[in-house]
Amino acid sequence: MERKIPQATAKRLPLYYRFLNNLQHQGKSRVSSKELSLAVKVDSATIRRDFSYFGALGKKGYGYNVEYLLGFFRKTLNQDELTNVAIIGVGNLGTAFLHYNFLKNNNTKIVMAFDADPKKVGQDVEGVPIYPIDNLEEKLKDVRVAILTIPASEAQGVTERLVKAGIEGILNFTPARISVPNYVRVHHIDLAIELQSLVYFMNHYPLPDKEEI
Amino acid sequence: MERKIPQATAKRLPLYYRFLNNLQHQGKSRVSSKELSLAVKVDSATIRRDFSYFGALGKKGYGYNVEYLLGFFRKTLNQDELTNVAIIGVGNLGTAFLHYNFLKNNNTKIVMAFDADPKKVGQDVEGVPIYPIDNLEEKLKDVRVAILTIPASEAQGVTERLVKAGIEGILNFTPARISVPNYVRVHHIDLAIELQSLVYFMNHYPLPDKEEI
DNA sequence: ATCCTTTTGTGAAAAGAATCACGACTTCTA
DNA sequence: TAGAAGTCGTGATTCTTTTCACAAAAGGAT
Repeated sequence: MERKIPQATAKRLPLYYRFLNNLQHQGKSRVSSKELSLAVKVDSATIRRDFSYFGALGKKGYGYNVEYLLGFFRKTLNQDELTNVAIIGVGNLGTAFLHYNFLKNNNTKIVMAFDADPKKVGQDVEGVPIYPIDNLEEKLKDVRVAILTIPASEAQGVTERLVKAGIEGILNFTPARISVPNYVRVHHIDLAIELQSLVYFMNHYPLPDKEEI
Repeated sequence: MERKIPQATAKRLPLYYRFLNNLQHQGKSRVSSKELSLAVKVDSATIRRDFSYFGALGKKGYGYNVEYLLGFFRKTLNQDELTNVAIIGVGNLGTAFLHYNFLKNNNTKIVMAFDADPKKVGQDVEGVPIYPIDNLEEKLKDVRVAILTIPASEAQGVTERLVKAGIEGILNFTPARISVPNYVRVHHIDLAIELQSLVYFMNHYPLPDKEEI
């Protein structure tokens, strides 16, 4: 529980982790903050600063040892412990997640899904069982994280049931801003807003004048 | 092109817009920054500051007039002009977007999709035609924005074709960090990273001690 | 009319994040 | 072995964003 890692840094850690994995698969054994910067599109000084919160992980004049860094992040990101995840709502988006292979390079596993539609219940997508949403409380035993892909109108109600069932983290894909007790963490991903905000930036902001093909 | 709206503010605008719409549908004619704060979960001082970049939109002791504010944002967010969008890659995620009704409360419309699979090409999902990906350059005429939902390995190659075809904004759902010329804007949404970072925050950060049911 | 309550808009302060710039150390080359 | 080149780690700086806190204005009540 090392406090003091800035949130901005924490958000970049999984990104670094994935690219280091790529590097290792490519057989590279060392990497500089400059190379990494090119790959992940984050300023090299920022990368060095990010890493430095965890101590001196690199060597001057050499860079970072890929394997060592990877091992370090594996521990830091809890890659050894698997986090079980449930999908709530097997619509188009929910189905997309069921097919998404989170396990690769990741410490999370989708272990069950729920839906209100009796036609979907009982099926099995990619080995993941779909349960009736009425059984939420009963089935959610070893699951701490839920991905919410249901209609916005259901969001708050279902959220309250999730919380009672012991969920501690919610990835909310509905447009609703849900309320939760303070021990539950919610991340919002609002697809319509992302699209709209991209368009706004295109229309109103002179481009930052960086990157090239 | 009013420069000087902070990016953080710009990202919240579509959110405000949507909630104001909700309020209007509920028949409310006035709203205070405090009420709005409760609904969108953004500090009320931040909301007032955000609004203030556009001038004095409210009245002291009263709050904001919903209709007036809405009209103002409609103009600011370009709600009157429709932005055409193309989906690149009709897999599970791409299909989910095709079914997603962006038009409601939104100034964007999905007008076409592309896929490499001959079995998908020629079909029509929710009135949106699916073209072969080879025809990208030919078909993308009045489209400025693309949503990228293809395998990561294809991302950079297809991106370069999109850019040549005149695309100016890309919503990238692949894990690849794509390179583009500086006049093209890219927003990354990396689902695996979002999930991983939620787990990291759950494990490492004492909860911020706010919100309640 | 008067007073009380509500609520904005914004200076000023604080917090958070990115970037600059350079000393120190390492590796590489000859 | 010596000199050149490369790269980290980090103080200091700058930039961005959030939050505090309060004067000024408006509405509402009696």
